[in-house]
Amino acid sequence: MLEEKPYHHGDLRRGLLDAALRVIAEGGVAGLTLREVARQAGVSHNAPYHHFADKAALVAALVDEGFTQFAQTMQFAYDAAEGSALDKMVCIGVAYVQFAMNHPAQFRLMFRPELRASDQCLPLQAHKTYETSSGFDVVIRALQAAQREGLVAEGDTEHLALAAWSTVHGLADLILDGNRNIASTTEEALALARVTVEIMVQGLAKRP
Amino acid sequence: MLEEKPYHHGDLRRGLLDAALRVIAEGGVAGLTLREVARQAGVSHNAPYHHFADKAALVAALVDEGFTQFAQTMQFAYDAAEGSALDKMVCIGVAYVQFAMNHPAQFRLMFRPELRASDQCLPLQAHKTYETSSGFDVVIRALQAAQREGLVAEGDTEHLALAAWSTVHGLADLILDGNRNIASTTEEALALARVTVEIMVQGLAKRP
DNA sequence: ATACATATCTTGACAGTGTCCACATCGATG
DNA sequence: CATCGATGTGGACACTGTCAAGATATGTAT
Repeated sequence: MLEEKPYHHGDLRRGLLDAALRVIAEGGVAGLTLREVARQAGVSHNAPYHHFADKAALVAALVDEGFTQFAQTMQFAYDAAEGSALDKMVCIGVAYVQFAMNHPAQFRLMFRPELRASDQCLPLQAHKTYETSSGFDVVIRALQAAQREGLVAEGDTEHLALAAWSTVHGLADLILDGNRNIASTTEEALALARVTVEIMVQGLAKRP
Repeated sequence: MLEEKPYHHGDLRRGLLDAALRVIAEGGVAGLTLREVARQAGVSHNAPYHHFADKAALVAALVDEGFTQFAQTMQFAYDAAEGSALDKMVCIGVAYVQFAMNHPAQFRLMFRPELRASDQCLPLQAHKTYETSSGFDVVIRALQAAQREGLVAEGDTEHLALAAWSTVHGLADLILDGNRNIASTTEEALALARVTVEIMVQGLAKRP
């Protein structure tokens, strides 16, 4: 059953999303073009408009998928981590950077507000704000657990979580968008992430 | 001497750079358009090409200016800081975030590689890589001073500096690009920066 | 099954963009 | 003053996002 290029694509929405990720992977976020996405998906330049209101809506869908995958990754890392609550903090921190390395296209999109400036991107309302998306919740819960175990001083958990978040987010951003000579391989990036996160967690830890 | 709109602008290069910053401030990085910049500067859509090879070159010039201002800001903050080497670390960390709040357009540009993808952006070669630009050097020197005073454990200074850099960079990025509800005013942002940086510096500090 | 309604895809058009080209104008230098 | 290079203008091209109108396939009601 060779692909006879039927008039109807089957699941063009999915095809467009995948094509968009491919385009970003090849040409970067700047090279993301609706027409190029349509070309890669093998349809006319206007077909996407039957699945997305505009370019921003397509991006919004990718961002939405990204945040969902991201939350799952963080939750999985937290569940799989062993050791003390602080050890778990280190693990989810490294998982954050690893997600950025494994899904650079989604990661870049997720934190680029100028690309998702469409008012009608409904799926994003589910996240309300990105910082309070469930990925952030995992950090909050990990910190609360550490506080319960007496490993982290009581205090504004939101502030502590923001500090931890900032550290891994900044590192991921610098590695991805800053020049590549910070870390040229994923292994190198993860090693840096571990060192960096351990310092931050040390800062969060309660003094004896 | 009312502006008679002479044929020659006087310093169009400067005018274009200022216009570009204005455009970004109004419409964000995505709204930065060569033609709009020319319009704001009051010249034809092609005049910029006599001062910049292409759009990326204009952005590169802005980035270059940004890194220069940034390095000065960091150096000044370091020199003006009082107290121990750790106190100075906190000060330059807050200064980092403050720079991002005061110069959001430049800051966004500085860490957006897709916008400066011009091969012939010569002025950037002076910085070689952004991480080793003199702004980063200030962090390195501050850490070395802290190590000399015995406040920070000996070790790979580059790694420690990257951790500190990541934290403030991530925070600035989240505040600027992530939704504004993290911090709605500059004062709020600086307060968050202080809390966050103190945690990171605590992590860098040597245990007794 | 036949006819209609709907979802999907296509072609064509328009304004706006970055960039190249040829031409116009100014300022300095012989 | 004549000339030349630097600076600015207008027009053109391919490309983009988006809208409008028409074509085709799928599903549903009779």
